Amino acid sequence: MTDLKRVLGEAVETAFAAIGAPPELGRVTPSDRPDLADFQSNGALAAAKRLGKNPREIAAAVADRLAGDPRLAGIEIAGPGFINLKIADATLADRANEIAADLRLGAGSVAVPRRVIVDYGGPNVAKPMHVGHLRASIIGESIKRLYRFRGDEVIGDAHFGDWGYQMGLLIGAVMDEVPAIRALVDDGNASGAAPADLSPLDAVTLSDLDRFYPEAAATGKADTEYRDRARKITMGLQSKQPGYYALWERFRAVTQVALERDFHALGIDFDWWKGESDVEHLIAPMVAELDAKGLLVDDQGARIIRVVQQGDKRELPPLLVVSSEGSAMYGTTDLATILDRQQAFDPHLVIYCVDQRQADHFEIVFRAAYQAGYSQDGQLEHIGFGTMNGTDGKPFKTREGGVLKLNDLIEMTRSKARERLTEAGLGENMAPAEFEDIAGKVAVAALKFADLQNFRGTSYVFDLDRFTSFEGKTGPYLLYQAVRVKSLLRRAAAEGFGQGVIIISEPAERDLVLTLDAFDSALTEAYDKKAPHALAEHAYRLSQAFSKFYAACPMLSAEPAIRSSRLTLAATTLSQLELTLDLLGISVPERM
RNA sequence: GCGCCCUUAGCUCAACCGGAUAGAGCACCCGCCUUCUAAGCGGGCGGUUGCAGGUUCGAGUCCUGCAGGGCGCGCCA
Repeated sequence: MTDLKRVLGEAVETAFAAIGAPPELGRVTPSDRPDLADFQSNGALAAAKRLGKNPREIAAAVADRLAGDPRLAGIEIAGPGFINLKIADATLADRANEIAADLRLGAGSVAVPRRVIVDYGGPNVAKPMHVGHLRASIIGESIKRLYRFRGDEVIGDAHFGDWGYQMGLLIGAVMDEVPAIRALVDDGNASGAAPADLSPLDAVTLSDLDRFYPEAAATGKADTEYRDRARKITMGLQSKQPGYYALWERFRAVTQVALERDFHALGIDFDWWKGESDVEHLIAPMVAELDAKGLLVDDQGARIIRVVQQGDKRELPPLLVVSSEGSAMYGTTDLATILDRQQAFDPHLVIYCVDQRQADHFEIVFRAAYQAGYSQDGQLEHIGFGTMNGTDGKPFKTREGGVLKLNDLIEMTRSKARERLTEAGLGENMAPAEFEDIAGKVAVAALKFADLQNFRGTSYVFDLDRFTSFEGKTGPYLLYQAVRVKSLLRRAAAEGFGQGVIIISEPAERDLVLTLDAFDSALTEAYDKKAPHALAEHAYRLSQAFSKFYAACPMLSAEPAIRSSRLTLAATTLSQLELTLDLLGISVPERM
């Protein structure tokens, strides 16, 4: 099961080798000039440079070798030495039938499956998720699905932030606010046993915590004494003092509900719901081991690992392993997490799908992990992404200037989706439950496709009106195309029309099959670059190619052989489109 | 100050180890619904790829410098 690009590539590479040119230069790509050819190879130009020959002569020699290949309907040399290849209709039809019969719709698999962990989402305990978590969740989920589909053994891990200084800050703030909780925590810590009556903790809600945190963080910045207390509490929590621990467990519980709601709404799920606290037990032995290996250095009251390397353009800060208060820092838990994952899963690759701004942090942690022998060079990879900005070009904020909660963003988008559906006169004859289901799918498609159509590294502008539009390059457009095919196939089935062998006659059919054939290239590119936008682009191109086909090639009214061929093409397109969208984390309703 | 990223059509973004005429969507203009969902299709308009050099037969892509923007730079995560 090989796509045409590779099949032709092998043929051209063989021809290159036969004339004494480096075979790898025979690489074939889709044509930049679809009016002239289906595929092209530019290798003659590069080979000319290396061999000191005329590129057109090399191209001509290669063309001679290729002549007579029944898969090719045309071999032409153009410009300075481009080799233009036109595929034979019969070969194209064979490939189409192959894809149609393939459960993987023409997709290949990795040669050697790897064990891969995708670390994404990154919710924090005691804080609602906000727009900043949207990209991590969307991109990470897509990469997880893509890697799994290509054959790797993949684990998605949410990696909670639940064990650092912010917990100390919050515990302190809640104790200040609620005397009954202060008493409970103090008693627990003093007695050394878990508090018997936990009912005062019921008063703690996520919105309280959300309100306290910014205040506490601000106070901590300005007030040294307040900060020191929070650090001591953090230390106390990390040594599991029963009072602090009981309150912290309540934080986790109230957060869980909101997290599950938001992730569920976005169609995101994890194999592991591990947090920083899950590696807490590894930290003390890990620190001892790092010490024994001679990696730890005392510095300004803290214990650090230096990670500078020869050839660095600047001095990276060290990894702070133990703070001057004796507590673990986030780099410490990240390192312990690497160790934990090593022991639990022995991954070949760990992909950290986290904001680009943390690039330095991960570089430092990775270097420390390599030094400590917890991982091997190249097995840890940070996949950074840009921010989601407002129409003013600055990171997205609410009208009041605050951070928008993820749940509110999802609700806004759903509400817009309902509006659009109603405007279009949809949902009038629909049960409310189905209407809601469709609105939810349209909203998720709008959000995810808007995000994933851009390369992850760049920031993008959030524009709800544009994203939810049913026209143009949007998620809802893609759903519309898929639903249109479903409707068509239902109608065909009702008429008793079957599917049959694909035959190609119209240009729109050619283009559609060439697009179907390009699926594996898109997958490979997205996989290699960890860049789902290649898949988003394929989904869009496929939809467009189908739409042209749909407009140019009537199906139900065609003569039987053509009709059954076109119905197969339509069904295959739908399957590949739904699969591609699924890899982006987008699901398609039955109708809309 | 040091380092990383970005700058492509009016707007939002693509461009496959350097290759032909830099592509899409939106917006704007013109066509196409008695026939499968027109949320669609076809056509048109629109570019000195931030600026200046360099390497190359060939540069949006590689190198150098400059301008503008974003981000990061040990006891938050």
